[in-house]
Amino acid sequence: MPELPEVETVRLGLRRLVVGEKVASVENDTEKSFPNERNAVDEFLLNATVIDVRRRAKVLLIDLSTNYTLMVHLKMTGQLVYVSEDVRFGAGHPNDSLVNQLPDRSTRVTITFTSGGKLYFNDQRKFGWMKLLPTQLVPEDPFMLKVGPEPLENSFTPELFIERLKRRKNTSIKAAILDQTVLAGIGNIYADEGLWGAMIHPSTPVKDVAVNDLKKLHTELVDVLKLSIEKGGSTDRNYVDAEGRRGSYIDFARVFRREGLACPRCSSPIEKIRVAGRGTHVCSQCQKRTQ
DNA sequence: CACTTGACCTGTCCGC
DNA sequence: TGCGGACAGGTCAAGT
Repeated sequence: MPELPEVETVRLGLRRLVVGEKVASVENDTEKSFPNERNAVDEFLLNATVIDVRRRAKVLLIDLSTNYTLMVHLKMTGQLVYVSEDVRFGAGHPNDSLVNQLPDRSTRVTITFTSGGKLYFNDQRKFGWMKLLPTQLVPEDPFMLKVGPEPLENSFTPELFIERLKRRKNTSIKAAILDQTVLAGIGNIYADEGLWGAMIHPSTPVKDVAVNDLKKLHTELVDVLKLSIEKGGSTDRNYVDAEGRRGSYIDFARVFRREGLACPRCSSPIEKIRVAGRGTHVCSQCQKRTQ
């Protein structure tokens, strides 16, 4: 489930691997993965050089020399894996077993560069997408218009966080922080981890969470996102970075996927419940509803 | 407008 | 061993 740390890890890898590369060919297996017309692809992606790789929320923005941007959303099972020509011809790679199997049946789009390197867009569940848009129109994309602040920017203060939460005061705090219009980039893993850190029960209505606890939650969310980026993100099921490597945050998780195990703070067993329609990991001993 | 639920998909796991 | 159903969870559309 690529969330902010996973998408950021992919971005850092792609930035190192594909900036300066020129697109030689594009294979697209389904219109659903990459709905742009073939002539748009031919005109603005083919022969284009990658200039930069940016990120906004969970969306990757691959800027091209044609003044178009390839937007990519990995949703739940998307991967963007780059394999150089050297690796494809057996020069060795830290993840030989994985990258040498590409393309596989989850591969939806393959972009081949003039260097011989290939960028594979794999997506088992087909929820992800790629689309080409003029770079200057990216901010006008409907999602970009409504998405909330970037949690890792300095402008994301506790005060701004609390202000943004005012639009969702009757819902659960977990549903509120998963809402991408409140803030960008939080998904199920970091919602559970942040709420545990702030000792807030996920089902607490936003209006019942004390201001000091919201400030604590702000700190915990920012810290857990930064820590996860350091660890290369979380590989829960099939997330991998731009070189096919797994992330290790899950080894440091305090509650996520730890149901039945001891809470690191109070040793009570972690429970798995359902909040906001999602599987939710909680220590009911130290995450009490506040008021 | 605030809020909740179902749909989109496919692979995996669990119980029978 | 096979099979049906529940489950995984990012986002949007449609519902109340």
